Amino acid sequence: MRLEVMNGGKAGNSVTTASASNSSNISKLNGFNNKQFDGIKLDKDFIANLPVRLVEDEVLKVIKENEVCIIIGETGSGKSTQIPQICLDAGLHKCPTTGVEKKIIVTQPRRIAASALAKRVASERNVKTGTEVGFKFRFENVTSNETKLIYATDGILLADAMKDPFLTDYSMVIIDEAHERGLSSDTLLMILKILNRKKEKIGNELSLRIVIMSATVEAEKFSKFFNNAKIFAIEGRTYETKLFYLSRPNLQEGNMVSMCVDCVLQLDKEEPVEHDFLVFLPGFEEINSAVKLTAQRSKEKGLTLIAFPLYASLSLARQAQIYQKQSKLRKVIYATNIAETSITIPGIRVVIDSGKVRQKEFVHDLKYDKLVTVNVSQAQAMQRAGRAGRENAGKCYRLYSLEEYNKMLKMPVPEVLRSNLTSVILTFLKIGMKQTKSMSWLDSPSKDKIMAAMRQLKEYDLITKLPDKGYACSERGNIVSEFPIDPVLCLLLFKAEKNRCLVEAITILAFLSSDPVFTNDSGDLEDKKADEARRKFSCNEGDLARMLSIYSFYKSFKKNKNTSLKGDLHRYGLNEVRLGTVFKVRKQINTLCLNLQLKMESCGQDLLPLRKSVAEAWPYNLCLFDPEINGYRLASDKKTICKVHPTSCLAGVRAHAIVFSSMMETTERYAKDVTLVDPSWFKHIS
DNA sequence: GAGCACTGC
Repeated sequence: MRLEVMNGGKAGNSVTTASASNSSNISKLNGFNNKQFDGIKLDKDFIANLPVRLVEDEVLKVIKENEVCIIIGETGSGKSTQIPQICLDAGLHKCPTTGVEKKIIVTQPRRIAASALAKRVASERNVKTGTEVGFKFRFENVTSNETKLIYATDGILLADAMKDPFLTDYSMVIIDEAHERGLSSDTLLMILKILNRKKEKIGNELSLRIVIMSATVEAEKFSKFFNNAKIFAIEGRTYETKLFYLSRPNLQEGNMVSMCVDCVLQLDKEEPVEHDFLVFLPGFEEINSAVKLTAQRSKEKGLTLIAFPLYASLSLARQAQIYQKQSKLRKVIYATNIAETSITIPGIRVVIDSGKVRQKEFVHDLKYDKLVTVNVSQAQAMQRAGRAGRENAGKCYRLYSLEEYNKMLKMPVPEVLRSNLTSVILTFLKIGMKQTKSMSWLDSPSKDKIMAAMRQLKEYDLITKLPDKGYACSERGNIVSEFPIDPVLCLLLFKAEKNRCLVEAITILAFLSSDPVFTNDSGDLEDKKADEARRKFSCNEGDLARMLSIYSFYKSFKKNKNTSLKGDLHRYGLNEVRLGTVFKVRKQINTLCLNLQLKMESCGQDLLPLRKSVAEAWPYNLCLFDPEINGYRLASDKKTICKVHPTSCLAGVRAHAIVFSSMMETTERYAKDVTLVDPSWFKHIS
């Protein structure tokens, strides 16, 4: 056991301490929420003394004189709240050439940041949110005709760009948190670069200012991408976090949970009881066993520890527990990377970092996602460390050595290198690009990956070859790209309309493009309850049919206002928030279908037309049962084998032929959201 | 027999 070396530096040079502060090479990847602002006084002095306000004139000069610029601002510099205001006050919401009033848009990777920043800025300016300053994301639009400054998610601006690639509504676009390298912010930057190039050609100079706000490490890359754009750095105000490392590399890979718990128990002896702990683990399974183990050990030793799990699929009630005040108990929260940026927990003074994260990787040749556990990047490790107290000095215990830290990637692998590219490429063809060759990427995926995506788009008739050179969206591709859905999944709409079951297909697509609706609360009891719930809605025709029955259940409860919807959903193991989202997504897809004047027909209780539509829409997802392996083989590629996911209605059924909506590799390769089909519907696939 | 986190036209 190596944990004794972490005893606050007493073990001499076996302990390495470093400071995670100031102008270190990595800044914190900040995500705001309302709670974080609670402790910050909203007075004029505070704002006037923000680092960015001290260099206000210089910032403005750089922005005014450069069509594109990159601003590096560490946490606490006030860049996200102040720079947009500085621009607004300088009249940069007006078109520089014509003087026409336009808008400034600031994009954020997360909704919670977009709304919190808008509210904060509105209150600094003494205006109501939604008037001069507003925010916008899917299902929420708090802006009006008078709004000049919009905080939006990057997905919103991307959607705008697809309708109007010249972004004529805006005089200025600020891409915040660009270093996070999300799929939509990368895509946006690529579009902005094309736009910038096109503008030069037509001589419409300076019609759109572009500001990229990023952490230091990625600034050079953005600068080069935009033709050596000017970089402007603003100092931040950061607090000290003491870092502790293991003295030797950790070689016991399977021991992550017990190491974390041991660390908690040891630090419990050293830290004042009011200092809460936050432990980062890669996923659900590790978190549940850590919570159990902590409770068990705490009971054995008579300690005053109380452990909570925190991950996204936890019910709202369980998530809320972490905020309960514990006067005489120490809170220990075991969390996924949801606690890195999305959720801020007050009172945390000690962070324990396993150094691992679970993430999706796309397998391009077989076109499915794989869930893998990997080392965090140095930037993520710093972000995790920074969660130990915002105003007080915190401590972070890293369950890896400094050598291991130094070997970690500086930044996480950009999402574009880990994702299915069909959607991104379709976006580019939609805005009028003709060749993938001429796309310039911040980090280019390999040619193979691009070709694989192009092949799939051709396979499903979403793109067509142009007579001269290159490709364009097909008629279908044009329609599909207007839906907020994976292009291949979206094809179900066309088949369903033909087979007169569009109403059902819309519901199914709403489920398929939302998070799973079954709650995932930890504990044996809850696990049994979730299984029971899944059985209750189980359908012989498969999981898509189950979605329809869950949907009608939800609708009937929603109608009947006398019953307590929340309690009932919980009783049936359903997550009310996620089901609510499905409802909203359904409505959105429905509206789009109505606009396209598709025939809105229902097949009622007979699901045969729907199953046929599924078979016609995704013929490449046909799997046939092979008794020899007690599993399935992909009909279009017989060497690819998979199992039906255990949460499926058809798990263990040994159905002869199924079609999946998605495939995912975790411990094994699983077909998910499967539908029972008849192989005779697929004569063309042997 | 099993579930990283975000985001959208």
